[in-house]
Amino acid sequence: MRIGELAKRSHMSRDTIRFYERNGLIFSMPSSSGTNSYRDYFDETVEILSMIKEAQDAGLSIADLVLFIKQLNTASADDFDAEVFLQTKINEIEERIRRSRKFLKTLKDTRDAMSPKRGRK
Amino acid sequence: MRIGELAKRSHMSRDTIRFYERNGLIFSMPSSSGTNSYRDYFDETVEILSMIKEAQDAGLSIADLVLFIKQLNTASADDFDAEVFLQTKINEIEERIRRSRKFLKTLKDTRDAMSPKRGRK
DNA sequence: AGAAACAATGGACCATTGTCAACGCTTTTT
DNA sequence: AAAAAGCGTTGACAATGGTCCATTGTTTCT
Repeated sequence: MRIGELAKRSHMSRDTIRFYERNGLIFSMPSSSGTNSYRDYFDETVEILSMIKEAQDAGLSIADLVLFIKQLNTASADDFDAEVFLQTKINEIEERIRRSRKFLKTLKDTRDAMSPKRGRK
Repeated sequence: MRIGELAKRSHMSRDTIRFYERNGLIFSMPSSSGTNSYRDYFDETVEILSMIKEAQDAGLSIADLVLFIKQLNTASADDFDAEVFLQTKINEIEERIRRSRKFLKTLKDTRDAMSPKRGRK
């Protein structure tokens, strides 16, 4: 598929997609027709983009994702480093979720301390 | 307390603290002695800074926090808007946590698919 | 065929979230 | 009293994650 459709399916702008590609997060092929300079994207890229969104929400940077992808593709080589890297990121995300929850509680308490006032009125 | 101590207690740099203050996230008073231009920070600010960290990890921007703080201080005025705002942010954070969890699972699956290989060797 | 929509490229630009350096004071230490 | 450490202010700089624009070429619609 071409970039426009990928943009539609992934709900991202063309520019964002190109930005990700420039940074090595996704890949594409030259279009089969060969007469133009258009690129062809794989269907799976839609899911990859959605995973990127998840990862970003989880607090990972693009640099993190580049590393992650590199390690997925590097196969064996040094499983160990990959595993350490993964574990580090897992810990970071778990910590972030803990903090998010704590703040969420603050927010909910504030809201709940507020709504009775309106109810009473 | 002065900024240096606050920095130490909150594990943030003086510059960051000043940045937050410039942006209206925290407040201070002129030092009591009055002969200098030093500022005096409240003890509670340590906890506020820690809350800011949580909030950021939960995905809130400084602009969000400024609004939040403004609404805490605006008292009654328009409880309603404040409540809507709070609820919006609560929803956003819950969504972010969901996504984080989903990505966390991806990461864990990847890790688990990896470690048996090392074990076997 | 001609217009409209789409694509690639390059480079400028933007907001956010800080960080750093320099300068001139004040306070604390020695 | 002199040096060292701390402070405030200003303004430049930086990394991150995009966004926008102009230009040129391609494809698709009418």
